[in-house]
Amino acid sequence: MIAPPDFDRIFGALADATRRDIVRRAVDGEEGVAELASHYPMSFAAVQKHVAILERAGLVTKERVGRRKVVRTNPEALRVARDLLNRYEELWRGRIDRMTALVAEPSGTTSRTETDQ
Amino acid sequence: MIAPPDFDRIFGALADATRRDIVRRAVDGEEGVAELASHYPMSFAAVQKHVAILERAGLVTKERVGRRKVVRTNPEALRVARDLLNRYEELWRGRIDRMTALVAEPSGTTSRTETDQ
DNA sequence: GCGACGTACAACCATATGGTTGTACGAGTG
DNA sequence: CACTCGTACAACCATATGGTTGTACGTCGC
Repeated sequence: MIAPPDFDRIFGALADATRRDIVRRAVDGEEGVAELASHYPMSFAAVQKHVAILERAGLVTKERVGRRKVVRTNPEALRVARDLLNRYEELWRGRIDRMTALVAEPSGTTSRTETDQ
Repeated sequence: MIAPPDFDRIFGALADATRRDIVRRAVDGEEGVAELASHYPMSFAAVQKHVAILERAGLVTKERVGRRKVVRTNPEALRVARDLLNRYEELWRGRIDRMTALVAEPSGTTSRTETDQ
């Protein structure tokens, strides 16, 4: 087991504008929690919680640098989430293909792709 | 205004395994709410709520067919969500590019891309 | 060593979420 | 028309979420 992606946590973490903005800022991997917090109209502790949620979802990591902890987004988690959406879109495209090609088939090929869980 | 995508709702809707499974099933756009509900170990009303959440997020639409309402996923909403994740990944790639190319720049070009809201 | 800075975490509150049951209504079927 | 099926929605409950304040700990500068 190499830790299966927890889509509940990943999408849940992304379902908040503040957290998405933290993800965007943390791409540069330069700011600590306090510096991040200075951008938002809420307490330091609130931002800290948001970072913790992103961290549990695997969307960001924290690295000690001096007395700060630098927050850095993890592109791998972004990729995993994006890939799931891609799979849904491919399903959709496959359905279209099947529909356009409904010219007398043997009607036994309903192949399914594993998409989640 | 052509209704800006509500990422909070979209990602929030995707942050639940049952709802993701409904999205997957509704790609085929053949089942009504009751038929969808039969797949899950919860009440019909619970599934109905999940569908309503997906509908508010724009991830599925309902169309009356006979006395049923067929649920159909909207690939456009999936694309919008995927594109946002892609933009984050591109930011990340840009950061890498900038880092590898840190060979004496004029240090005044911090171009930013609009990514959200 | 002391103070300030950055972080972490617990306690608390208001509201949202995910589930339940019950009631009501619109559309087909006998 | 009466009945059933599929849907919709309200009321309710337990728990999760997003925010607050307060306290505590580690690390650097003096």
